[in-house]
Amino acid sequence: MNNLVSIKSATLSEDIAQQLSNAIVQGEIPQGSKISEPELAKQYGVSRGPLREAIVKLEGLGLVTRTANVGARVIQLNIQDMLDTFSMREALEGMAARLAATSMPLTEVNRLYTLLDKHQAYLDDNQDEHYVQQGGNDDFHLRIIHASGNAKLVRLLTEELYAVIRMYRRHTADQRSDPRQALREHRAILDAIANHEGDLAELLMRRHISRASHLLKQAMEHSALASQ
Amino acid sequence: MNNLVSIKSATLSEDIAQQLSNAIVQGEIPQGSKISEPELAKQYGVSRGPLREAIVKLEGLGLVTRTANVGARVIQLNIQDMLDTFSMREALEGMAARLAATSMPLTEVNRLYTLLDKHQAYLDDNQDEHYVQQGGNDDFHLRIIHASGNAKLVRLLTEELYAVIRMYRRHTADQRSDPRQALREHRAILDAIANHEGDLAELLMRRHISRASHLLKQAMEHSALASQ
DNA sequence: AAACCTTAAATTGTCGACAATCATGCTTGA
DNA sequence: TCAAGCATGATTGTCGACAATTTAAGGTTT
Repeated sequence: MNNLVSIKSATLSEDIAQQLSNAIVQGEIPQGSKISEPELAKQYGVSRGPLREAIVKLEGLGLVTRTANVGARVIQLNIQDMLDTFSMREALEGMAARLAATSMPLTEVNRLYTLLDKHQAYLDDNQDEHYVQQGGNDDFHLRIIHASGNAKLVRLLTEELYAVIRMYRRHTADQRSDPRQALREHRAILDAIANHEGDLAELLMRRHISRASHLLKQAMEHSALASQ
Repeated sequence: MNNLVSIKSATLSEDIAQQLSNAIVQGEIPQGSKISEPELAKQYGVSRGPLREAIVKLEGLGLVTRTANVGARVIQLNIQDMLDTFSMREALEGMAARLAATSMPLTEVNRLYTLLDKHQAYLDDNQDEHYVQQGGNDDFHLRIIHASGNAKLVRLLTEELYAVIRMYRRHTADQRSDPRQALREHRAILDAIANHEGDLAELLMRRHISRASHLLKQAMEHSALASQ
């Protein structure tokens, strides 16, 4: 029985992969839990074939680990893994910012300035509550990545790594972060890009992500996630 | 009928994925060609089930592209894609070198110096013929990546991206590269790592990969690959 | 009581068959 | 003659069943 709004896709396995991915990121399927093929197949109302295909895809996304003849388990977030992930983000999004500085069209630069103004207004109106921009078109980082013009980079960051990144973002919810500080950093990065200063844009992006990583680490150390 | 030495693995789909991956990288299955499930299933002597799983994995590796109800095609190498891939390599392996500069144990540093001496001796004995180090334990880049101590980075570079990188390496065969120059650059990178100079190690690694990318571009522009 | 072996249940891996979709060639009509 | 539509063949997507392996439980032995 399908308990989610099913976004009709071309193939069942794509649907299932999408829904499973969301369920894991949202924590509906708890970390470290076992993925039972018969159980999930019944739950989603499909046979084990497409379900297995979906699980293989999730393994590629790093959301589950599979061992032969045993099955799949949802990954377990931990500080070391988070630091590793964010080091990669730092390298990749730093490169994205560098590339964006030379390839972002002026129209997109202006659209992004408008977007940051919108974020600013949101913070003013909502007592600094963090702007929820997960995955949407309002996500500053995603816009930079796309502006890099590097198709491989886009795919890697927005399709393969993004699920895990979203998972970390969500499960710590940026409680300790200072949205106004983040916004200032975003503006500085965009300034560098607008001025075609690739080196600076990369440096600022790396510093920005490194700082976010540091805050997330502190948050995890003071939460249940620190138990592993 | 299995026409390759089958390295027995825990599961058929793993075997097939491995063999297919090699066949594509080696060019036995030509670029852009269609992957026929019935045909390959017969060829490898398995049913379509495990074969499909293998294809899904290859899609995750970026070796094939799949479209629903149509099938899978082997990717087609081209200059833009190569440049994109090497930009990512530059960012990621640069980070790996930076991390290795602080985490590589002295024993491994010494082993790598020995390895470079071995490469040097090989060049002396074989009139500068390029040392074949594809994927093996003698691959300098792989050793640096592993020394980064970042498990995510290792997995991404050595499992997910490496197949495509090997494909580019192979199909251009580094004809134009100067092995002695590359060796000098390797030595400079290792020096920086040995001195715990992360900034410098990253800079040198990025320059090294950027240079390789430039050479590969020239090689591709003067070969049949430029036709796309 | 603990460790080991045996056995049964459940889960994963694999297979062959059917349904749905796409590609091809032919017919038909203008 | 050419284009549109149809029919046919082939390929992919999905399913249910069987085989192989792992896990769990129970009984036996030391």
